[in-house]
Amino acid sequence: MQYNHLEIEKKWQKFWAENQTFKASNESEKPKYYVLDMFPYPSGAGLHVGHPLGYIASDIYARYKRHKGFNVLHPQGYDSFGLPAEQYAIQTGQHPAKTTEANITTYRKQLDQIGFSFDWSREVRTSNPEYYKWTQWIFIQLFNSWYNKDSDKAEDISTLEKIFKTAGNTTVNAVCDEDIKSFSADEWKAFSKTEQEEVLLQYRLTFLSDTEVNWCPALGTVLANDEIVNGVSERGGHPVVRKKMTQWSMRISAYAQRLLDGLEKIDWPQPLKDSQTNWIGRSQGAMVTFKVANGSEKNSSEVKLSYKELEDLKELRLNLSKAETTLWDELKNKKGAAKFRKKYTIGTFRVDYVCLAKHLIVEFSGKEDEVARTEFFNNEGFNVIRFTNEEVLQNVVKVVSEINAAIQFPKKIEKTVEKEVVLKDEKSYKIDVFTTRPDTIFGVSFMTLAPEHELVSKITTDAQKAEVEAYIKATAKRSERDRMADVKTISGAFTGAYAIHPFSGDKIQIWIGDYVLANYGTGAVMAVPCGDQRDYDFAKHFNIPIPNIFEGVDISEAAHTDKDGTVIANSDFLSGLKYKKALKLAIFEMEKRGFGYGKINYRLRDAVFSRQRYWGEPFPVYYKDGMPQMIDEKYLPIVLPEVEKYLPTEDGKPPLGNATEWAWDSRNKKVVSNEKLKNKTVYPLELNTMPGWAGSSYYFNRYMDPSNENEIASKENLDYWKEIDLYIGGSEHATGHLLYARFWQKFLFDKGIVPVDEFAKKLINQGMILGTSAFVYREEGTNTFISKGLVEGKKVQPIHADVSLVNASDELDVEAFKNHPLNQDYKNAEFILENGVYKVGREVEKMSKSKYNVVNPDDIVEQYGADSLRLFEMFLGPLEQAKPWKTSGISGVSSFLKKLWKLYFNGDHFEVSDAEATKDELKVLHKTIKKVEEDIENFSFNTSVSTFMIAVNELTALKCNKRAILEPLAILVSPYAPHIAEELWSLLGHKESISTADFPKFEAKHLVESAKNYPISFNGKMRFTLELPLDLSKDEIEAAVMSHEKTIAQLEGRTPKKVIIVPGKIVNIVG
RNA sequence: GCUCAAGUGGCGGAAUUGGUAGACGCGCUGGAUUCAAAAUCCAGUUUUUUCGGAAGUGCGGGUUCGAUUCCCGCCUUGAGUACCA
Repeated sequence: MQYNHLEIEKKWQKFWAENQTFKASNESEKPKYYVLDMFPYPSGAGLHVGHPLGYIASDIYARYKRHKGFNVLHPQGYDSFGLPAEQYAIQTGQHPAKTTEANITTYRKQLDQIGFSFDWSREVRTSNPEYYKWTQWIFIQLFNSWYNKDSDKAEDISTLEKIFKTAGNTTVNAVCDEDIKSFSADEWKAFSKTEQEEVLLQYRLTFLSDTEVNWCPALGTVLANDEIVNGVSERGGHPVVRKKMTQWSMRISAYAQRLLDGLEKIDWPQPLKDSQTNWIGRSQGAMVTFKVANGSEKNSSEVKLSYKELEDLKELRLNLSKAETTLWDELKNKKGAAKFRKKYTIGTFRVDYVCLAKHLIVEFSGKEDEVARTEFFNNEGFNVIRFTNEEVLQNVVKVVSEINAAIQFPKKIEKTVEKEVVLKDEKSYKIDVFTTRPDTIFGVSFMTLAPEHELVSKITTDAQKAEVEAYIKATAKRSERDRMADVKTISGAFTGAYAIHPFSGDKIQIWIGDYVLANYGTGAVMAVPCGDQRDYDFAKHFNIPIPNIFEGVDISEAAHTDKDGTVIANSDFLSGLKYKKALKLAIFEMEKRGFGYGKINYRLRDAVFSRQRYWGEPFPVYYKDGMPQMIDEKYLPIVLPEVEKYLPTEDGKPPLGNATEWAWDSRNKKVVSNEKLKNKTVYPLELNTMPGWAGSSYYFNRYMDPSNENEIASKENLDYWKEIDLYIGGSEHATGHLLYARFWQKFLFDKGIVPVDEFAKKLINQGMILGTSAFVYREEGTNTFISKGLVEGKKVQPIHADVSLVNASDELDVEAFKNHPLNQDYKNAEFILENGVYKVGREVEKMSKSKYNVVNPDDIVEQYGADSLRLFEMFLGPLEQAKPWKTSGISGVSSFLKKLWKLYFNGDHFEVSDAEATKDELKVLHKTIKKVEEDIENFSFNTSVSTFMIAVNELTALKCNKRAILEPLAILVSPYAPHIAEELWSLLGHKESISTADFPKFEAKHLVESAKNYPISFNGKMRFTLELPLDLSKDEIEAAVMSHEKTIAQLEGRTPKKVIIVPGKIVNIVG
């Protein structure tokens, strides 16, 4: 019987579908394993051979795990909302749901042909209302949550309202908008409902705000930063402009630190982790406030501590008493801004602990001058609480909770006269800057503000007004693109105003320059020209002094940007200190003197969540008095309405503005016609839709219980499947999908909805499969094509030829080329051959239609079979690497399958022997089991295909047809080539599918050898081999080797200096 | 610029607790089978050579009895990111 892949593959695909062979059970005695591919978007173009690579790898792993006794969850579905379907709808008027459905059908057919073991009963589609009901539900949960930095997690908004009611917002330690106004509990209660909602919106994890967005007029939508490439839209390459719009945003910044920390406990590729780390962009430094000079400065009368005194303090901090240590251990573990310092100096007093941010001093009682201390501290604006040693040692938790209470509900301190003076001073302008190098603060010789900075217009002097305004006008004109392309030109303008250096009191110039970005940090920098190259260039260009604050460093040519080993000089109390010490001491002093504090900054920006698109999830939101209201989750899903046209409305509203049934009847709880908006209880619904990443940020949880109508997934199922054990997909999702999904998972974890805060334990990025393009060479200005070997010295123009017209030996089918519909111009062309054939040139390029190098898997499956395709995709090279596809290579794996098949046949009929296997046969089998098992565990699929080939070659040479060998061999091969394995398995007499057959057990005893073919090296170079028994001692080996004639010949009479013998491995003779 | 990854035959690639470099496959060469072709099978295929050997894993050093593997410096290619204070 001939191996007929077409028949066999169809038969087993049907069998699997009819018997639901790969349906996963939510209850099982077996350990669970969850393998998932990244959510595919069903595009209309169909698959090319690059697409299934990751699916094949994950399928092999899933099948392997089933053989290993795991209950495997391996689902598949579609991320079916998205731009291409909508663009197509705009062009053709076809409903995107319809084209999406058609695309999915094609996609599914292609997948089924390759023999994947997906559990299709769990399929989800993001565009199904039953699915996006839960997307909307999560949105509501985010809206109803705020981030409490003290507990370091998301909490229900009601806990925040409670605090507002009792204490106002001054003690709240939350992640929120920047320009928050403070209010007391009484003020809160006096707010109108709308005012209260406005305030809460500034704290919610998803919120409405006027954001400067990347507006793409051509697409009629807003793009996220990662959807823009080189200043134009990633999709379509349209220009993008900045524009202010009211948008929904997600407060992902609240999770910046946890997203960073979480990377340490997941097994993801380092480059992927690096790019997330990069994207989050944590930088540690200090916020420093510079006052703008107003002419009436006087020197500060701060008490400065000498370096010696500071060292003494440090000593004290290291030698704490037992009670002191106990309390400190509790205090320092407190998270968030309520950061305590120990043994700190306030005025002339030394206090035990102080929280500068909350103006709270904690002391042990029993100090002699308690009354005087309290009075002084209160005058300085500090509250004081005291505990005895015993209180701390007996119940430190109680003490800490009292401290917490004191932080949250501070006693009002009577303001002293001195404070009034300070308040008066505050009327002058201040510039906040963030710096990662507070140690270089004495090197500041000017400040630079972004041209857009709000203070610019206020501080610019009349004399400089014209110049500054001209500069601002010029920068505004420059497009983002220009500014990006041109980083070399130095430009700026002097405002005429001066700032006061907070330490030295010196006046320093304030400039504006477009190298400072308005939307990063505070939009202002303290320029340290000697330590920062951009500041240096700016100073040089405008002749601003460049003070040197580094010991023994030459800065005449360039700034000194190294930190390590640098010693600070000319810097008052920082002089003589190394980078790290200076940095700490600088922050310490700033905090003490009250014009700065240590701070961690993140580059990660809140994510815009609105899209002006039709084909996406509608928001469960309506507007009452201009304030957004969530629709109760009972009434979800809010189904996407029908529209006439998928374009924005004529007055510039998003496409949902075209819907006629798009208003919320708050009394009857349903979507009604817009005509009813006149009614008092009917409100307009949100017109934006959600972005592409909404539906894909939690789908992996939904697969655990995909048809549950009451919950995202039942608690039992979530607890059973927990997280993805193996996630495979492309690296292009590094900072999009994979960051947002981690954010949502952490949020759902905080709310107790999911049991783990990282959704994928291990992740692999599969490499891209590239195309091998073929080129023909046309002599310039003629219609003559010259074969590759003859082009040298001639002026030729390379032209892409369709790869299907070229054979494995790079020979072009000239007639087919001439008759190809795309080559009408070359119908009568002349071809100059070499040795009777036309040879093409080859080059590796991205697989793309325009390069005529796309290979369709359907054709491969038709000609060679799915098993060959699966084997060959794996055989190409390591999964993670990019590698070129060359169809000719597939004949190797194809003939392997034929050889495998032949082992089970004697001529035309199936025949296996029940005789006992020989030693050699067992050795081949167990060698193979060992290697294949290791390879799969290490995701080294390419090498296991080689191993199969070696095994089949060896068993063929041994003429092996023993059941004892061939039965386990079928199981070994089955994850890779499941169709042929199932067929052989059933021929071997089995009635059940091979998919859950136990993986063969490796037994080391079959690999034990009695002799070793030793490599004999001279000075490390192998010269010949010598077969010796393995039980020889070192001395016996040496004797045998040294007396060998080839050794004597090699040595040419010299006496070896040394003989290295590693028994069972190698012999090396030195000399 | 910065960060990361990778450089091994004509091609895809294999080999790392440091121990026989080039497994396996493609392609190529020769042979068998065939009227012929396809398919199949057998042998060879890093370079060089005076046929004894010798050299060789991007380049230059180092550690070691021994380095594709470890360390230092450089070159090239690819990916990500970019006026981030």
